Amino acid sequence: MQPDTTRQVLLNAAFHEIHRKGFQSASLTAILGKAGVTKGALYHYFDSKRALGYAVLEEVISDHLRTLWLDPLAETTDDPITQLKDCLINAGEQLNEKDIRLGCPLNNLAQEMSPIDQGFRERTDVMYKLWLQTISSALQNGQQLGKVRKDIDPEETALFIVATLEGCMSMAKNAQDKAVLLRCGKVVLNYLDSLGT
Amino acid sequence: MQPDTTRQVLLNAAFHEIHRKGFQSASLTAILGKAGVTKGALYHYFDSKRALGYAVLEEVISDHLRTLWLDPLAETTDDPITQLKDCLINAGEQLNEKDIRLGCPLNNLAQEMSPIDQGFRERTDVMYKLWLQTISSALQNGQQLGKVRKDIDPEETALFIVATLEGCMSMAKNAQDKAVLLRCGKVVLNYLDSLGT
DNA sequence: GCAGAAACATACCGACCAGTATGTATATCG
DNA sequence: CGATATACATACTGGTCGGTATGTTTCTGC
Repeated sequence: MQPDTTRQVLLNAAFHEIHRKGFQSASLTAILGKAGVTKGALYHYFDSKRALGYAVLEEVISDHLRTLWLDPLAETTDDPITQLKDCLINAGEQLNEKDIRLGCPLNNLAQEMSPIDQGFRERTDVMYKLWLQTISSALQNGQQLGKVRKDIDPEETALFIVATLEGCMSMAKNAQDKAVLLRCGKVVLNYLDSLGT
Repeated sequence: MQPDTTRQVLLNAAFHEIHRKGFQSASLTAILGKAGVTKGALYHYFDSKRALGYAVLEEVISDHLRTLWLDPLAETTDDPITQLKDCLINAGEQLNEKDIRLGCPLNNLAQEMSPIDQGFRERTDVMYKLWLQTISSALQNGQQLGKVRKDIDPEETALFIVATLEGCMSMAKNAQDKAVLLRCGKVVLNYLDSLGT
């Protein structure tokens, strides 16, 4: 097995186990079993369980965020509201029932770890700030294009949008019902429309 | 010490420890230390750690929800929108910086446990349904009073409102900054106003 | 082709965990 | 006043945890 492959297999296994159980309750033994390697391999690539968790955030989850939100929103467009709505719809379509039950990986980790581990908090914070900034820029761009209401504060609105998205995911996760996500998302889409001119 | 007192002391200690660390990572030893009793007392009143967690949900957290949201919204009024806004403002004022860092106890437990324990999920589900129903009723009442727009679906809107509230708490928790909650809450207040006629 | 490093596997460790078994003091009740 | 139940305290157990120490094999560079 190629060295990079083993590291990647470990990261993926860790991501799934952490997504399922949370970081603190994620068992290294379970991760190793899922990855099909032993403890020697893990501690060859990562200094500690915490370091593994950081890597999952910085490499796996960060990629998800980029693919679903940052990259699409970075593309130039003449209609940012539609762009945002497309992002939302697309992100929703990617999720199956299991994903709903497990919730947003970023939010899960942020909620669990930010109060008790500074390293996690700093890393989730960076990712949220990127997310907020990207949406804020899109809204600002929309204002300059005359497609977004000028009486809204882009930063504040971006914060509200992300909060609402995470909230929708939370409600759907607890209800274990994708229909809840869709109903919630529908209201979000209406709200996004209300930002247009 | 009175028997009921010991049980209550245990519940309070468990609530705080669970709020801090999450249920799975909450240590019974830590709870016992905080409560100032021993394991014998705990297992005299509760069958297991899980039963203790259920009791925290049903007795401690449930009380918080009632006090902050259910009871105030159950009072008859001629202006449900203002009633909702007052609830939100009041709930926000109750929170100090530490509460922000630790997040909403109900949401924390729901997020952590609902995917992995049916008993927790059923209990958090009941509480969310109560919350949603109460807000929905208030909106419906407002529609009959002619104070709330008739073109909105009360149930859907209630879902969106609760999702947004939990989302705001999540964002503020991760940012560890009450200012984030206030900025987010401001947009929520605007949204609530937009529901009025 | 040989030395050393990289890439793992295996076996083991102390700490902590939820849970239990047993002891004991106090209150209740006939 | 004696018996039984309540309300705890203390001591202990098996299991799991993250982490480490020590192999062993494969690859790489000279």
